[in-house]
Amino acid sequence: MDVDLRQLRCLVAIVDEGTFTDAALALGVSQAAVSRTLASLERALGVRLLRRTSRSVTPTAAGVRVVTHARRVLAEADELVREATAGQHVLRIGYAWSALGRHTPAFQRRWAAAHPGTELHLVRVNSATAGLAEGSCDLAVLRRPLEDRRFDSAIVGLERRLCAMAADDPLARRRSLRLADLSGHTLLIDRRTGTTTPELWPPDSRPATEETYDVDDWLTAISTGRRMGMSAEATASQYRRPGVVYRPVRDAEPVAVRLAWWRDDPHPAAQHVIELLTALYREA
Amino acid sequence: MDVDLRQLRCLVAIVDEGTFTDAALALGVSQAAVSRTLASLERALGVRLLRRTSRSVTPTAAGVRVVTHARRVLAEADELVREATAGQHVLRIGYAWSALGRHTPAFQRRWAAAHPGTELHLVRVNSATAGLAEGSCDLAVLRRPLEDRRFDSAIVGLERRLCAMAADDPLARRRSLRLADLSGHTLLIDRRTGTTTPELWPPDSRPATEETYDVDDWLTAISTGRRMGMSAEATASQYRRPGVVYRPVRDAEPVAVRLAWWRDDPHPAAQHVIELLTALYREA
DNA sequence: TCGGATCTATACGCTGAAGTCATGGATGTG
DNA sequence: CACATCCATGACTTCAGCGTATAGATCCGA
Repeated sequence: MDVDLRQLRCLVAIVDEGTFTDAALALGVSQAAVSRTLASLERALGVRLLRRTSRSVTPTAAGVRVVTHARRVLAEADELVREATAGQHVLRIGYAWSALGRHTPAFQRRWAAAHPGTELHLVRVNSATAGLAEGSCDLAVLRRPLEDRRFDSAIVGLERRLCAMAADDPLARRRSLRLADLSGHTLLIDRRTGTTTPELWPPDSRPATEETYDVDDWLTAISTGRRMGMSAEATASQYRRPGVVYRPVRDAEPVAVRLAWWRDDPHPAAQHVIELLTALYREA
Repeated sequence: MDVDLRQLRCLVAIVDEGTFTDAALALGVSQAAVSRTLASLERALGVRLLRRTSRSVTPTAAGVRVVTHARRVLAEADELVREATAGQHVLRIGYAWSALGRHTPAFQRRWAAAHPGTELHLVRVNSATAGLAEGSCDLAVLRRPLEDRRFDSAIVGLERRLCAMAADDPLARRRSLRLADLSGHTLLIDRRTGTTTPELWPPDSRPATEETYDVDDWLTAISTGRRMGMSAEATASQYRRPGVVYRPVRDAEPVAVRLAWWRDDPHPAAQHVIELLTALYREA
């Protein structure tokens, strides 16, 4: 004997309409059905909810409380339905550290022009799949290959690697650096989501590394001059901060920017996004 | 094709258990039933919620949102049931201006001793029936007869009428007053819930009256000396305020304190409350 | 005061939703 | 490659829930 939304809808309709008969009309069922449904709700709860006279119906004290609560439950349920069906027209693209860098505004503009019916959400999720595995996005922008066979990905562009350092660091005076320039320093990296690993350096000249899990941490440590950072171009344009400068590392291989999706059921818009992004990265 | 709690419970169970089979076990139904129920939910919402492989089940982006929301709906529904069944053990007694005055503590003490399983709530509701008609209480303490035939009431005690005035009013120096002493003043009264009406005075010596709807208003106007008030004893003990003094009015007929309830379905505890209150009022 | 109007509760028969059982297809695994 | 595991589906069954009809209660106006 379990409570059910049908019963709650019935109760609310009776209280709103004032009589079982009118509630039946509003619900599009017979008066007998309303009577039975409410009786079953009262039986399930073990409480009399309505005081019936042949003239009108008024809720008991318990009824008032239940009706109030029932309205909340029904509103929540309706919103669930609305959200689920409306969510059809939202495309969520996840990213871990940085999204599309300087291409972000152009991408959003072009998407809106091409798909006026589908809202675009860029969501930041700090996980290896940028929320793809967690279900918080439909597509993900990643900057390293995905070994997980459940996902597939396509390279949409290449980005230079930049070194992030304090503005008053001696290296900041140079226009660009080489990998070797960082050998003696300590690099702050994010193993889960980041693009930088010690393997970029030849085995004998690897810089020391330290682990971080958060962009803000990373920036703070760099701006105080305690640590160096290395990242893709997009990070530089998305996380500008006073006291932190970015310099290209000439001899570091570029970062491949990937769009990823679930191998089975790829999002219908995936192909469009790939094309759009590839075009953008090719342009500039 | 409407969403219903059964479907939501099914969805949540699948996500929690990880497979349809385990969810079926947890729900106590067959695996086939789970499969069908979830299919019907997906059909109702028009969205694929779960990604099925032969190994495991993971929610889609839409699925994650719906599951999150579904948990909220289910929690609300569970609380509704809990609240409705637990509410059995609460007795709500409403009052408009003042409850039981100096008898309140003794009443609560004795009630708790006699009915340890039933909590007693005294709730203030500013309406003619002190919340009885609105369903916010099971019983009501009233201080005037109820003409509404839907309710019944019993007199549980009598209280003196007191006049409320500013502490520095000349009348405050007297131990007690007479009705005639108020003739020249303006009385602040609450027609909806109050006990005082001009009819207490002979037609030729009625004081001027002015309407109020709130005890705080009333007290403030009185404490500044702008108005006089008249009320039952309980008000004096419940609303003491610096600058306001209460003096008995010797020749005013006492106020009957009533306990009221719905004529049909009187609260099971009504008789006990009447007896308890009658005893208390007789004692002192 | 009595008949009609109005409202809720209940009996009865029927339909379809939801469950079980059995089985097929897909997919990893030893 | 046989096997284990998991989801989907067809066939069948059951009972919850609906509509119709009607009884019972109460109010209202003549």
